[in-house]
Amino acid sequence: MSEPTRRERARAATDRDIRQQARTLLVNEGPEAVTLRAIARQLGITAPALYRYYSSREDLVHHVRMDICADLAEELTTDLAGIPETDTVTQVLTICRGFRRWALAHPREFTMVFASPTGMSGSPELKSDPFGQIFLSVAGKVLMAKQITPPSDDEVPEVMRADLEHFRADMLATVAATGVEVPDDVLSIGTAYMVLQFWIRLYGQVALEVFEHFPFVVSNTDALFEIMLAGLVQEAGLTIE
Amino acid sequence: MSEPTRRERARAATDRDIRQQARTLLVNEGPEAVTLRAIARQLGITAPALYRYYSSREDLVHHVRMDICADLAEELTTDLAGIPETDTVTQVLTICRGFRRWALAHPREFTMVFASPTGMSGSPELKSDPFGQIFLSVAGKVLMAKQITPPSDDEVPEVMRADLEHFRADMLATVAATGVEVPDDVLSIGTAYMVLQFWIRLYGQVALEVFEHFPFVVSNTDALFEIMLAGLVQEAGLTIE
DNA sequence: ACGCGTTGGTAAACGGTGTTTACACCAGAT
DNA sequence: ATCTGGTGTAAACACCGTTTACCAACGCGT
Repeated sequence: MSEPTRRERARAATDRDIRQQARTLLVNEGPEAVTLRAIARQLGITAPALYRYYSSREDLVHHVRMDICADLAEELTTDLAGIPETDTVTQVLTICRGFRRWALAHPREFTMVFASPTGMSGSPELKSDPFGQIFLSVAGKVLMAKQITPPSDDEVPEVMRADLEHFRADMLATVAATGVEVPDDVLSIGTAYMVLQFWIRLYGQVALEVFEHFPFVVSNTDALFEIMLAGLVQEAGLTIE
Repeated sequence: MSEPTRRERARAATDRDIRQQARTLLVNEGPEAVTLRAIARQLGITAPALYRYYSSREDLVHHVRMDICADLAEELTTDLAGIPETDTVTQVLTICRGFRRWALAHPREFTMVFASPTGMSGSPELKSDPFGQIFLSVAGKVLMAKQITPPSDDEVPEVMRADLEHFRADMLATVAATGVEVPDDVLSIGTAYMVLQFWIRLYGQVALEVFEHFPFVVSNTDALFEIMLAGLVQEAGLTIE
């Protein structure tokens, strides 16, 4: 089973050390402190050695972003494990609350992943998306269950239809890639539209909280978030069938 | 009238040159390119000279942020000038559309102002807020007119009441500071709550667009934005009285 | 008109950064 | 035992923010 040689294992180990050390610096001292020399210093090596693992600093932080997303996905997944599979509404709420909780607990990681203009001069074509996979797989799996009454397909605006078809296909493909059987009739266009609406408002409110860009001081942000969630489930018609 | 001496005028001129050159670098080459040496180089001076104007690089970018906000406010104000004062709904929509248009046209300025964790290690106490003043004054002025039927005060959740009272007071004070007469009964708590809802969803959707963090490729973002706006005015009960 | 202090600028230097190049070294395969 | 490739180092380059010391010119009071 131990296919990897000793060298490969050692390489993988220091590789993990590098990324984890980068994250430690990010969390404790901010994004400007995650520098190649500082990372190498903490690891007891020299900066150029890092180029045996990553082609540039930007390449490193890109992989760190991936790690962050993986952690977030894992946390959401374990959150989800405590919810009965029949209670789809609670599962959705759990994901939303979990995302917010994670973002507030890890503001710098959140900023690095969700407030970076990655597509500005990055890769506009392929979705090597950091977080997209999370939402696709987690939300997709949950919404496979037909225990909710999503907005009917007639309610989704025509202009969005084509995009949502693609989105639906992506979600199904992602879920299928995890080995789960996928009937073809689940996950309607209306459901995909609902997911989009959830994501837009969830992202907006959480980003607003993390960046503290409310137009005034909100003392009870928890309540405001729950109000938003309640409005969201009502607007989406998210009730148990 | 020319109270400022010749020295003061010269100083003010180069000061403007510095900030404008910083913005040019930001727009053309990204935030990491706005460096003291580069700015000085473009201005034909040396880097330490900039310390006669700003105490540090961070101090400079802080002022640049202010400038950006001022420009945004000016653009929104001129947008508003073309709308009859009686048509409050159109004024609101104009602000929302103008904000989005500006953000998409100036993604790097938007990022610098609206996606920076300013409060992370910055000033948590005083609202020397860059953008807050805009929203307070512009939205405040518009909503002074009682030509809309905002949500009744009974509809706003109790937990938000206290915060919204402060918000309302802030808006009134800001508008009053511009010299306008303010009757005490305008700008209800319900209106303040409506402004908050608008800001949350407007910010979220625009940030999502600028950062390209939609879970899938949205081909017609304009339509999606208009759909959001329509839902917003309906939800807020924003109709002409 | 003369000094003189303030002001805006420079040159040099320090420590830090990403990155490249050339070189050592040691493990593992031949 | 020798070759070879992967892992690390040292030195160097160019750039960065920032500080210090110095300089020159401007504006002002006498």
